[in-house]
Amino acid sequence: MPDTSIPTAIAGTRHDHSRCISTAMTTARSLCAQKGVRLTELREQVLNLIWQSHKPLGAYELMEQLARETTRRVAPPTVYRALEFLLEQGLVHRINSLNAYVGCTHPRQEHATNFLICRHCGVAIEFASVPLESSLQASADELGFVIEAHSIEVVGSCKRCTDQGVASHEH
Amino acid sequence: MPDTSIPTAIAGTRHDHSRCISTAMTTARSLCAQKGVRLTELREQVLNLIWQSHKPLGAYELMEQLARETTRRVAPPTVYRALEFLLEQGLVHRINSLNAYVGCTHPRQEHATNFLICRHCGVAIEFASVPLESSLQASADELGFVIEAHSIEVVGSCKRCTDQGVASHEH
DNA sequence: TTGGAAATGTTATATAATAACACGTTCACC
DNA sequence: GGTGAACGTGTTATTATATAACATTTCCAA
Repeated sequence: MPDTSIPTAIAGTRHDHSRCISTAMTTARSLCAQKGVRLTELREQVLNLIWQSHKPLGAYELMEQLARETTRRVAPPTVYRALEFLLEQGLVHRINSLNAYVGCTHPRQEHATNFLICRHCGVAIEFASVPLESSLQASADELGFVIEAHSIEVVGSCKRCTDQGVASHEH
Repeated sequence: MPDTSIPTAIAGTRHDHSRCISTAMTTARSLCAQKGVRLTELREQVLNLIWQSHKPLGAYELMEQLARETTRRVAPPTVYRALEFLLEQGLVHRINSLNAYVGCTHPRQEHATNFLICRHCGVAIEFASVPLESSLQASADELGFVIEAHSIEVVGSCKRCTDQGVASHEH
């Protein structure tokens, strides 16, 4: 049985998050340089803000934080255009069920959008799994469906929240 | 290897759709009776409109069609409340990537939300797969994540559109 | 038959995203 | 170095999606 985890799935575990941020930013810069696309100051600022945590961030929250940070006024198209760029480059993902955006943990690999989303702490954990992809492909094949892209959004309780008993304090 | 298809996955294939509609309505009525919840005229109308096709329908389109059909004015909360009810009863699903709603093809079974969505004709094909669910569960287990719900949205080209060569006429 | 819960109506507003056009910056090419 | 076309950003307005809050009606059990 193949290893289905990705080594970088550290969201939802205790870790030095400043390293996540710096790694993400460095990777983004070199990736953009490689592709010959421009990671402008604005785009870098937006990416950096998104990477402040592993919790998906809404476009309007992002907008507010950006305005606060830069003093200049920021209108929706400003953030949406930056997000569009970052999505195209595979540097961020959109979480459809939350209308929110989160940094991609392994932008160098071709991959789909698979997330475990904790209902308690809000963290979105990106994951990959070979058997998962194969069974998805098998289902599609059976129905003659040609896959172009897919997104999996799983909602539940992450290890930390479960261990801390957050999940049981519900009403 | 287990059979991973569901017998009712006929969206995207040639079929007598009026039977889909009548089956869905009959099942809904008996299911609601069984559960002791009220499938009111409005809710039934909304469900019926959603079932006019296998293409997910937006809330505002639904609202317009409902207004046309009933002559009385219909405001957003009217449809959203009906949708909320139908979602709770498992009679419809929400397609997050489209902000749209589609009838559930097997509301009697406990199940997740898995869809193949054709980019060309718009049809959403609900499917289920045991191996898919197990590998998803395995991924979650590895990370200590407790699953409560999930949704899988696959975008691509359905068999009919692929066969008709629609997919190759793109620019 | 009546009173309370559930459903629906109504008005206003919140939240998310895009269209359209103006202005500025960058960079390859002359 | 100049220049213009492509790209990026600013700005205003609008569209699309969804919900809050409260009024009114309907249903059904006691």
